[in-house]
Amino acid sequence: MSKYVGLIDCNNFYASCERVFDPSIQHKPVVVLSNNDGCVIARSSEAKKIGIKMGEPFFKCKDIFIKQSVKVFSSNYTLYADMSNRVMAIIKEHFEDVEVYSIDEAFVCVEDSSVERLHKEFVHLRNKILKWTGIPVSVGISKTKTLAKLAGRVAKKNTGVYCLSTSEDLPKALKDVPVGSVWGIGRRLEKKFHQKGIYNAYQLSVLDHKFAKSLGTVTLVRTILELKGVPCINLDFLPSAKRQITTSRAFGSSIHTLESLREAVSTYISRAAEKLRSQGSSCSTITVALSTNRFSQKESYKFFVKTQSLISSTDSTSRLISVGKSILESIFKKGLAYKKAHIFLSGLESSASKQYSLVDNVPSIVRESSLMRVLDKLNNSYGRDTLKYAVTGISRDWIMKREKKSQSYTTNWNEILTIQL
DNA sequence: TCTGGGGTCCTAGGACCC
DNA sequence: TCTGGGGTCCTAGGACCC
Repeated sequence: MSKYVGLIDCNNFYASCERVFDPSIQHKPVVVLSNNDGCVIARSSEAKKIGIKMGEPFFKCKDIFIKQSVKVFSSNYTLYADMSNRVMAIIKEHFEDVEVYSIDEAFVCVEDSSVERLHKEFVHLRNKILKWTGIPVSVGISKTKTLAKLAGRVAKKNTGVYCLSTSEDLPKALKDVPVGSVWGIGRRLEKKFHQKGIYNAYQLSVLDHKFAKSLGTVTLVRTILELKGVPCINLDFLPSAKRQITTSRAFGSSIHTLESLREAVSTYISRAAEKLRSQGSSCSTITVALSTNRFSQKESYKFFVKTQSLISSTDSTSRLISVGKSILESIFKKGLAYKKAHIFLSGLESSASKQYSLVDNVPSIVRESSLMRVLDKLNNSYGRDTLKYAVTGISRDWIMKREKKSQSYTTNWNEILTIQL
């Protein structure tokens, strides 16, 4: 018996989600845009074929979209998260050990000596996911996570399920993979490798460890070992609590006034605090940052940031908003066009084991925490912002642009799919 | 006019301790 | 020529991921 790692990866995930609810775009080019309809973050295979690049700004491809009748969507994260949960639930029914690696990927651990049986099992799973959710997936199987990723690449190009064995075929398979496509090799390292004459994954796999350490860090040495079939990156089955929480978002249009910034910053803090409570954490540090448009030709880019430590940790939206507001007032400068605000919560600890400080008003903290429980419960049942702080604004004219968003088909009764007979 | 957001891990270097 | 030595903790910044 020997262990294998399987990587189940949804194909063009966001574009595939949109297709599930609109069969008329099944074989047509589809793209999904980032927040504020900024740039392309997902493309169907047809869209890839006509040369639309990942990360390309929307305004630069508008013409080609019209010419090629590309169907364009704003991102609809509520829908994608729900579809992801459905796919992951099916995977978890099949395998005991599942690491949900991202919204569209999961690693599974399988113990089996027969590659043929594995292949058959994954083909069955793939068909089931497609039938039950409408989402096509690819599966890569090998001895390590890094190799499973490479196998997934091959799977996408042909049958959908591919097993990369670590036998004598491995060097040949690795030679076909550009070094920059290896999981863990980013742009910087790719450039360094090219300068040293290393172009493919095979060359990387036979690199001397000391030499590798001089180019990168210990993570690079792990990648090299993984390419040889030696597992160094463990599967993480129990997602641990996040150690920092970020909410940062560009505005639909620039903000000039402190009043509007107060609304935006308070709204972002509310979001961050919701994430904080959902994992049972409290934070002891809050950072607020503002930035102007970094692409502006007229104005130089400006970034203001300030961090404040709290006397004792908290998960209360109102406490965080009150600190956040005073930070905002201290970094705000008049006369600038702000394009983005960022909130970072750090110094996270479990709320259950929180240490109270001598100056804490315990009865008021207890009251506040029941208030937060009610707030979260209502918003979870009846939708985000059913109950919200007045300071987060009513009109919210800075809110992000999502002009081409599809309906929340699966999470909102008012937007459920309608079928005409 | 228009260019995403949210994470993790690792290392170097400073502060501080005995 | 010849600094004491050996630790831990924290933070900023770089690199990478989807």
